[in-house]
Amino acid sequence: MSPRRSVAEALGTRTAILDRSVAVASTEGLEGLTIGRLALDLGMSKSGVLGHFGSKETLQLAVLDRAAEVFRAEVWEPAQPAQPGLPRLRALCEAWISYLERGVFPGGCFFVAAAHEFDGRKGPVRDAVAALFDAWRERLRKEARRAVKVGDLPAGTDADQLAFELLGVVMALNHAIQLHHDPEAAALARRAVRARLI
Amino acid sequence: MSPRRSVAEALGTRTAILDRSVAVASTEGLEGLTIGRLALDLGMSKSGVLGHFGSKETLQLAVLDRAAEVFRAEVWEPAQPAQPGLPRLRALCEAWISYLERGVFPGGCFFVAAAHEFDGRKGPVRDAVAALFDAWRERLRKEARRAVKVGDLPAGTDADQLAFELLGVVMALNHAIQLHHDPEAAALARRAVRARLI
DNA sequence: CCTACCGATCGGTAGG
DNA sequence: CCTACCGATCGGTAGG
Repeated sequence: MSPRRSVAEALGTRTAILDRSVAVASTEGLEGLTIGRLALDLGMSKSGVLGHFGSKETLQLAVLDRAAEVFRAEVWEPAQPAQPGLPRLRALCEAWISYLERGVFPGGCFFVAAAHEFDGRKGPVRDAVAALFDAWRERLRKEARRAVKVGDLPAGTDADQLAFELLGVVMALNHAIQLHHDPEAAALARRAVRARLI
Repeated sequence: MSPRRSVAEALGTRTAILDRSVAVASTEGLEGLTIGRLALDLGMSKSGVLGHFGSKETLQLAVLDRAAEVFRAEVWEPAQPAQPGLPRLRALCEAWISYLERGVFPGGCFFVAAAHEFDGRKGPVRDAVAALFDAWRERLRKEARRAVKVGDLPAGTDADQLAFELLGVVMALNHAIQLHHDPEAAALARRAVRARLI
């Protein structure tokens, strides 16, 4: 009945597992993340790791959640102080570009990688990835609509179209950084964003 | 010394292995492609499959090569008849969008997936993927420069910038189709391309 | 949280 | 092209 470790210790272990998992999954992918390797890295047994999550799939969902928190803190929150509409849209894009430029996740954008890994499958992990992208795209659209409403963007600007194109810019940037280690790509991305946001 | 199968038969088997490999790797990834599954699918033994390539890595390189041939036939060749410059650039983008729309590879763009799978690694597969993207981007740039030269695009248009943005558009399209099964995304992509190409 | 296992599957080899 | 293996590793479980 009584736990071998205190609640605080167990929480600390859980956090340590998740932090390591995010780092590994960022470079190896959510499927490339293995319990055995995690256990070795953390100096634990496999069952010790698995005990915190129950199954690999539950671990993957927890990792996705943790990574989404990081993204929120790195991209959404820095843009919150900016005025709603165009200023915030600009701040969002700049934070997004900076997040990729600084390599917040060592393997590049966690979610783009996860999307490619799971888009051909079914199940809760795929659904969670899709829900994240849906939420982010909707957020971009909302901010774009607001920018049109307050007159920062020309009336008749298509918010769907704008969100689609901005997503394309950050995807191209992620690709250029990760595959080509291209240091000039961030400048191209900034110019592309500027051209779209007045 | 004498082969168990004729040269023609061996070539046919090799082709069958590669065709199946391209289909599997398109959905499961180049790393998710396994010799055992391939052998099962083809009614062969594992060593029978491996005998044609020697190692999994060599198979992966051959699969990449085969997929690049398909891409060439689906995207570059249809655009060749178009006039150099803007018309050909437009034809290229349309062929690229159509290739994604028709789902030529069942798992979406083979190369974007491979790029994400291998961008954190070293070795010949990563290098081959990077070389493919380099070549395609250079080809887009070249066509863009030509379009500027013949006056189809405004003087001072940055070919690097244009190639970067067009790549972003097709990446966003690939993502929308594969993860969201979004049937409207192709229209967004076409509008984005049109806005960039006069 | 551990040890000690399970069956399945991985890439690859020996030998024919 | 086959059978028959190899050592390693996979996710997961039993039992404590």
